[in-house]
Amino acid sequence: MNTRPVIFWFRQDLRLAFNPAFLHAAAQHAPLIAVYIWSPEEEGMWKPGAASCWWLHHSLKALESELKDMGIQLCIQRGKAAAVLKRIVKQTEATEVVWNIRYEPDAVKQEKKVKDALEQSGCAAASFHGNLLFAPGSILTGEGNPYQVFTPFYRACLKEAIEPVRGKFSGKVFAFRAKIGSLKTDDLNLLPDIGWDKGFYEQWQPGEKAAQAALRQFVKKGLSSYSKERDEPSKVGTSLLSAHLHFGEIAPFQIWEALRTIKSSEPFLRQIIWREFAYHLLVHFPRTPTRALKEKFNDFPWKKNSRALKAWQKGMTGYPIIDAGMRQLWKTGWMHNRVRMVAASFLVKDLMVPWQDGAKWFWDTLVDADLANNTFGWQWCAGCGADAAPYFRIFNPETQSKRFDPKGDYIRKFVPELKALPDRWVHAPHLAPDDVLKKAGIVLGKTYPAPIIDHDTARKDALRIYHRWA
DNA sequence: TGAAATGTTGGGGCG
DNA sequence: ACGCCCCAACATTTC
Repeated sequence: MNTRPVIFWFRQDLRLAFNPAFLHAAAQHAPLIAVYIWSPEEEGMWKPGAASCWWLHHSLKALESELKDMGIQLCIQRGKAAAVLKRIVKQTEATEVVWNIRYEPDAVKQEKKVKDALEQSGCAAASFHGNLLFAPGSILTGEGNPYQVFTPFYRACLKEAIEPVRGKFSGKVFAFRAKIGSLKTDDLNLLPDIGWDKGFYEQWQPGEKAAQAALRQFVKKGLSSYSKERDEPSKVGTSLLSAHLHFGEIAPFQIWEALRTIKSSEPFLRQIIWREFAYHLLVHFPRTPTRALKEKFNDFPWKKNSRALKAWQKGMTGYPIIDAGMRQLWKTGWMHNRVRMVAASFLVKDLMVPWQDGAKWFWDTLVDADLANNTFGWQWCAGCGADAAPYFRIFNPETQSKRFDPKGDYIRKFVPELKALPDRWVHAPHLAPDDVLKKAGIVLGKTYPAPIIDHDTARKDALRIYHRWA
């Protein structure tokens, strides 16, 4: 066995199974050093938001304990990755640093600096595409361009072979024995000072083991009814894997392998390819987190409107389905996808607030905040991105609410002040007769807001403004 | 992964 | 019996 160590650098791949870089590192028959580097200053304007930090804290704890079972201590560091790794390489005489690639523009820059620093130190570097099924750049049109429409991208993916990854490393992993020093997870101060995260604990369990359990649960209970129930926010119809995927607690490859032979899994696997699509687009168009992919939209007359933005953020728009979504987000760090679309459409099209403002709020409040998916989703809703909904596609919050939450269960759960309203009026309290409101104990404008904007008028205004601009 | 406006069709009430 | 009107249901177009 080699005596000089290999360093495995954990990034957004906080798992041991189906982890190609980790397998590579473990297979070197050299002592292993496992490092996590907290380096928010290298994330540019996309430092992990408060909800992401909460998740990260618990995910690191889980990872720490899993590694401990293998006899390995997770070495937690803070500072710029290149400098930290260079220091550890020097201190331990490591021969190689290994990691899984990240695709966010700032992470790409960070990685470049790390590679340069390692080269200077005479240390080898190896990186892997552990968090995607297909390497960005490998799925291109006949002309060699990135796809900008999902369906052809999807078809191209299905034709492509997927690089297999083994599950767990089967041999023995040797820990590096000399002391190198480490921070404690708590030292990173990732948890909030005030207790807004109470609801998170009831809902989520970060970490690889919990991710595995979530996948099993979904295969057992959710998959067969997925296409029917995924749009009903009052049900657990979706996989709830988004945050696990974001932090790399589970690999898309494992999901693919677990599901691809199961009949009826196509609609869900298709969603996994949407994720691939979003990542590939981010790599090909790295300016899109702040700028519209369709350049023309960068001079669309959005309205900066902090009053409206604030009402939306607080879940006080007067449209129950939107308010329920926004409050679910605040309370649990997550929002059902159907409701994300309705809420986003309302912000961008009814209120005409720039999509970037919505994207930033989601970034701060979602436990699954993911630059590729978030950017893609918001540009899709705003109509300025790839395969985007045309601008004139404007969701009607009341119609969506009646269609997907017909009995108002979701609304009543997150907007309890509407609990006593009968089903008929729970989607639009402002239309309810006075005696119905009175009986339900609702005073519009006091116990629940009147709509901050009239949807019909807002829709017409938006279309007029759009046509004048286009 | 939209919704509203407009057009078409066909059954039934009615003079 | 027949034509007319109404309107619901569905289809198509438009935004």
